[in-house]
Amino acid sequence: MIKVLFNGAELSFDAPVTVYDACASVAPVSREFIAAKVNGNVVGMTHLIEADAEISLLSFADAEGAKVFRHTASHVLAEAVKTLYPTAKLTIGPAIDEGFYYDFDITPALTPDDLPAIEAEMKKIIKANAKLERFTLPREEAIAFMEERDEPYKVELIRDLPEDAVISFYKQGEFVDLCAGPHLFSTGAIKAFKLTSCTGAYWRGDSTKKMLCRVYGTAFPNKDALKAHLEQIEEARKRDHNKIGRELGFFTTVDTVGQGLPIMLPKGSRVIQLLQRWIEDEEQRRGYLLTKTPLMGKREFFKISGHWDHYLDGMFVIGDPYDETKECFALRPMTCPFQYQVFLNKKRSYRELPMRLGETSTLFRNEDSGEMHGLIRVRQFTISEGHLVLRPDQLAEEFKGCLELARYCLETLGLWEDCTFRFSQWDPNNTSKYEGTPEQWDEAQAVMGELLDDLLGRENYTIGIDEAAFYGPKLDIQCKNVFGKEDTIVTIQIDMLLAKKFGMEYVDRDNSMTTPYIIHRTSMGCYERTLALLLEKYAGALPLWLSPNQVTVIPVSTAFNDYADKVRQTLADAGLRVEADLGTDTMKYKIRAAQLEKTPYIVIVGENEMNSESVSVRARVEGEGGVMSLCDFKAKLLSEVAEKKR
RNA sequence: GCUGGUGUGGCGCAGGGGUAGCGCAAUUGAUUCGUAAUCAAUAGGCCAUGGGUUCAAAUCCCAUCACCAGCUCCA
Repeated sequence: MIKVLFNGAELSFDAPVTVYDACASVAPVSREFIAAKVNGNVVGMTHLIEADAEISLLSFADAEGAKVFRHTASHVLAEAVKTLYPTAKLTIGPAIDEGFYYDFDITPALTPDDLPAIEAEMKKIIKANAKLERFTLPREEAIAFMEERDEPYKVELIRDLPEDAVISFYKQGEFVDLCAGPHLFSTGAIKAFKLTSCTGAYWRGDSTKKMLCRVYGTAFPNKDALKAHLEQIEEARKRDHNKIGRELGFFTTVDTVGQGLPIMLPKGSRVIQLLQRWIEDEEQRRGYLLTKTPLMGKREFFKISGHWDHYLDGMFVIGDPYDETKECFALRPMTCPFQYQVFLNKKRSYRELPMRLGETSTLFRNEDSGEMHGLIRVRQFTISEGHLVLRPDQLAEEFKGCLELARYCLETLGLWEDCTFRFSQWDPNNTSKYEGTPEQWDEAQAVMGELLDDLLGRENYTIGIDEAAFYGPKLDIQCKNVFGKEDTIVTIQIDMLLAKKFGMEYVDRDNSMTTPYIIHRTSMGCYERTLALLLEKYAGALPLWLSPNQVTVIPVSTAFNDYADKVRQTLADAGLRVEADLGTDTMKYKIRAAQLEKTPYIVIVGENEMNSESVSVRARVEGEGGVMSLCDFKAKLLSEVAEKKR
């Protein structure tokens, strides 16, 4: 007797029963349900229930259901490619957040031009509506089966499965693929799909292994949903900082200057200046001491810090790094060893701690040529850097302070809601990348883990193995960009190794020399990256307090240029960033131009305004405009700027 | 670094072995206007750079550089 719990009903069966039949015994199963959860495991509708179970059904609206749906779509893609290119070798093809992909070993590599033909073949397969049938084979038979089909990658995958693993295959028509499943009942359910791109991807994500050809696609149960999704991607593309940042004149790049070296135009420079002044003042308020340290140092200096052993590939070296008889320098990729010299300047007492050092620090990192992206990944960047030198008993309180500062900064910018946390740890199986002993790492990670559990709660952060800095574990605050890709915006790190390397000590209460803890942290991250994320968040229409130009004054005709200029001067004298368009173009044209620039406030002045010392305000945000006295308008702007209103 | 794609006036594009084109922007006139585009004229390009093939290359081939998507790596 098998007991099945479904939708609150308790069913019982004499013999094993499929999920579908079990559910259908209660009521007809709606076609929207495409998979099920049995005792917490996602399975297909034809899964055989052989023991007591609790069932819930999954539709495309469930993330797990969508994964099943798109995974089947990836099998359809694989069948289509095998049909059109019989010599292509299958590898893997999972569902991902917004779609699916499949990696093929195929020569020559597929290009975007090949996708329409593959899509056409996929349509045939979907129309044929073949059932997906699961079967299993013992290990050796499974290997022989895939060897016979000349699928070496599949053979490799099977060999790497644990001894006790069930090796399952899915068959649709003539196409068979090694796959854990689950899948849709048949291919016909895939009513709408699109292949979106094809690119290279390393076998098993390992850059020493062969580069395969990855085809990305997405699939939906109906055409409208697909259309909506593609339109949403189009919209996101319009917010891409790399597009609007250039169009709106925030930054540019120049071939002859070099990769990853953006030129900040006046608007971008202004925003970064505003951010920098804000952060420096805020840090001063929070007890930070300002430092200014060299942008480069000698080879021997970086040998002490460990950068020479662990980070040389990432550094710009001036001189021959291997000729020990000649002087050799490197541009700094990190601020730590330089800022430590401030502490080392004289003998320190425990009374001086915590010592909070802050610096607007420009760094240079020799990223591989393919890594650069707009303002997100560059080779020279400036961060709100800081190091806190601490007694052990101060660690928790100061770590909390760093997190609070980061939160204040990101909340003010409006980015906090897009952030997630990652506890970045070392990889105990890859110790050569890191300084220090397993004991030191265990201690640092234990201390940090406790802090994070306490401050964030274990459920609110993920763990990233092999994501640590070479000298210690990190809390990385990850911010999603407009395409949903994550990048680190703020990092808070605990370092117990570099302090020792540089011989940092303080005289403790009991007169003993003690090595301090150090927190590395940024308060707002890198200015270039933050600007990029802000441009995307606000689609170029930055909040008033960060707008490079806050007001554009437009006279209805040149007869009112004098008054327009007076308005401009009044606002400028109050510290506002304001332009007056006194040219001879028509008013409508000027308004249009100011709107394209995403100016927060457009002020129109004519005879009425001149006579009453007022302004007609057209605001970017609806409902904020109208006619008001010049004095009131000025006060309104100043208060909005002070509030850092979004 | 790897795979693929793309480089034509400031921007967006068309063209394509034999006088380099369009729209927007710019400049100069005219226009003086009340909340999303006034009219006209003018100017602006070694078709990314360097090699080749050819009687002839922006166009075909090779290399380099830059940009884009993704992989790998990272803030």
